[in-house]
Amino acid sequence: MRLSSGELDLMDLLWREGPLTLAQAHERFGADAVGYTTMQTRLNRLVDKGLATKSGRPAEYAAAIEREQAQAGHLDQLISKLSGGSVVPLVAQLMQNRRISPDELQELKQLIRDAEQSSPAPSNGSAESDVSPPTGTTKRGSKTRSGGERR
Amino acid sequence: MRLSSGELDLMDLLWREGPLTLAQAHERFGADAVGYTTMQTRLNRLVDKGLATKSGRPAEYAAAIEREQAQAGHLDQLISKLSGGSVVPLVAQLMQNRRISPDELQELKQLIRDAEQSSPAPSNGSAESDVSPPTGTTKRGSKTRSGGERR
DNA sequence: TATTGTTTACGACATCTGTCGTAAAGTCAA
DNA sequence: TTGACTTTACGACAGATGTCGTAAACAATA
Repeated sequence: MRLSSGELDLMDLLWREGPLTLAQAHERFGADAVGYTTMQTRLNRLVDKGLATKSGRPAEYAAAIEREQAQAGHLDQLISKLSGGSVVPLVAQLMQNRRISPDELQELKQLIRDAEQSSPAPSNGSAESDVSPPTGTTKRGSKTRSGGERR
Repeated sequence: MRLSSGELDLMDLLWREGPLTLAQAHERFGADAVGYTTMQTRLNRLVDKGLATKSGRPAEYAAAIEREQAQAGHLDQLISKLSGGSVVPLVAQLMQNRRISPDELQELKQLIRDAEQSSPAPSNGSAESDVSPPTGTTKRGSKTRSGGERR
């Protein structure tokens, strides 16, 4: 499942603000940003694709899929097409040009700790108190073979 | 910069295997998956959009942007539209339905450690020394490692 | 030089998405 | 019932993408 940039805009709206009527959606999205009927068409197309539902008299539109589902779909693609199949380069890129607050850093650590529970740490016998010492190389990916020319 | 799913397929090919001629690209992409001229059109459109370059007699196509650039663009969107602006939910989702190897976990830890360097950890343990919220010279700058290698 | 295989240039379509304009249906107060 | 306002249904168009078919240009060689 891969949503277009525009579809994502609307889904984000539906995920944030609950179910909305066309008028409300138009209003909250920014009435000056897009025409009323444009919003109508886009919302209806979302319904046609099963991404949203529509019901009631002054019809209310609501997201039909969870945000997580959309995330998963995009992430799968990102990882396979943009990260050579591994999550590390993606997370690296994610943290690189962005400021992560100390709180978020803590949450991130917790996420790793949780993951370590299911998948025991490497044979490296050191203590698993928090974040353990450097592991050395973090390079990966990039096969860079010299393309062959001939023919 | 937002590439379509299909464009991503081709760019991934160009990123992985070096520069390729149309014939090579068609072959490696899977000659049975798409027609020869289809590949030609798609590749040329990539060039028109500045995503790839084309040169030489039996023209060779090469990626014109780094994988990281594409990652950044998609990630920005993912975060704003699918994660409410924060990286944590995204990383959580990323790790949730996926098996992360111990090695990767180690690399992830390193990433966090690196981030803590620029942004000191909260009052919690492992305090370094400078904990200055006041005159916060929170500008980032020395962010050397992590990520891929330039070419 | 004529033949054959390769590389390119173009043009055509179909589908998806974004944008609207019109106008039919419905709803509600006067 | 009627007029005004709201909610819906449709149809159109444009640009981006994916998919090809034709055929002109080139190149290697018999």
